[in-house]
Amino acid sequence: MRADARENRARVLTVARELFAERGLDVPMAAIARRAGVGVATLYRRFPTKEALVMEAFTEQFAVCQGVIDEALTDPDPWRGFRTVIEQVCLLQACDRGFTAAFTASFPDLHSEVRDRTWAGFSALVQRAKDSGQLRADFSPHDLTLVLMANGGLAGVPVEVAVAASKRLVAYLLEAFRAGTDALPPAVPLSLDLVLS
Amino acid sequence: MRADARENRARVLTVARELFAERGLDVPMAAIARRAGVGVATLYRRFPTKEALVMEAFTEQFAVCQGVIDEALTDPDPWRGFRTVIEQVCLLQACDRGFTAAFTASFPDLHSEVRDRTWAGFSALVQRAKDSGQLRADFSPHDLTLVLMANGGLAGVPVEVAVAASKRLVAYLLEAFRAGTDALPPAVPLSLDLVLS
DNA sequence: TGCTAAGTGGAGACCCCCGTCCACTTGAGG
DNA sequence: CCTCAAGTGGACGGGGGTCTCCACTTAGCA
Repeated sequence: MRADARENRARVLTVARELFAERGLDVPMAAIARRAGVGVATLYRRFPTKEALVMEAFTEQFAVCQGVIDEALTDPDPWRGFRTVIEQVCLLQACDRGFTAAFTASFPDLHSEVRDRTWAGFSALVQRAKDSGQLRADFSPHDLTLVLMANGGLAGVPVEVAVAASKRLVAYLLEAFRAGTDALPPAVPLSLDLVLS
Repeated sequence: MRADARENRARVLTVARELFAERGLDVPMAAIARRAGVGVATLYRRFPTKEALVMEAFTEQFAVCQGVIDEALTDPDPWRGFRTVIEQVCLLQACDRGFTAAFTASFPDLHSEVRDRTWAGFSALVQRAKDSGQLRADFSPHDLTLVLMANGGLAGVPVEVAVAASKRLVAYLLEAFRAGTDALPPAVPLSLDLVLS
């Protein structure tokens, strides 16, 4: 690949990440191209479809999520590990307007290996926190999806506001997650595949 | 207005409500017209713009919300009144995919009188519940908006799933709202005007 | 029954988006 | 410096959305 081409590709990716974060996934490809100082064709040469660009732009974020879970599993305090995952992922989501959409849109395509590993990691985290008596027994791993969707509802306000709102929401929820009091309505297996059906 | 015209208008409105609830606000006007058995022109004669149709289709829902608050104010048990408002409004929202979008989109246009009355009603409800010692002291009326936005994030899955998920979310949140334990991050004045800025 | 204004439906103007095509430009090795 | 494959940008096709225009139909009254 020629040097200038490589540089253009990188710039497109940077710009795409910025715009997706600022305005969500529905920014036109033309806008990305313009801001990156290239033509649309260049963009489509490197990324055969918009979906491909989105996927590429967000793999980094997905890796971060995975890392957050992995690290939390090494935390000696189970509750702190659990709490940190929720807090970090929700913060990531609040900072990036495209995050939720990218996540749900690419979910079926995420290599099942990755998906399973994430899920297994979080489930382990939940089990540890329950065993330590700090997480209520009727918490379900599916509730992570519930939190993600709820937190995703805050997108659409300016980022600083979204972050502040998200922090308060997460604080409320974590308080409710702590071991525990009354019975809840049953857990809902909110597989994200539902979102596109 | 001619009799058949009046009937057509009513049918359009019914169909619009159905489709907005099922598929959200971005159903094409043509789809509404087709399902109502009329042409697009008929539709645009009665409702000069799509926004007007949306507004008209949802005024009923807004009135219901208002009614829920008014009724809750007459409840002798302040906490039950408070809880009922949150539960009812969230249920309404979960059942109707277009509700959130319509609400946020039309918020600036809602006659300020109505807006103020709703706000005053809910604030009174909050105060009563605090005074009775059942609602945590650091709950802010702005948290209603927070709940609405979070609950709105559940739209996009099939209605039955959304309802079940919403019930669980609301149960979690209400548990967190009960008087009271740790300090929270500060309340965020989530005026809905922010959504379109 | 006949008249007429109100009502109607579908074609199409206009706009925005994704993705393609092609004539032109440019980096970099010999 | 010259060559040419790799790279580029803008015009364009196709699809789908909102809203308008206009020739035709019909309700309702005398």
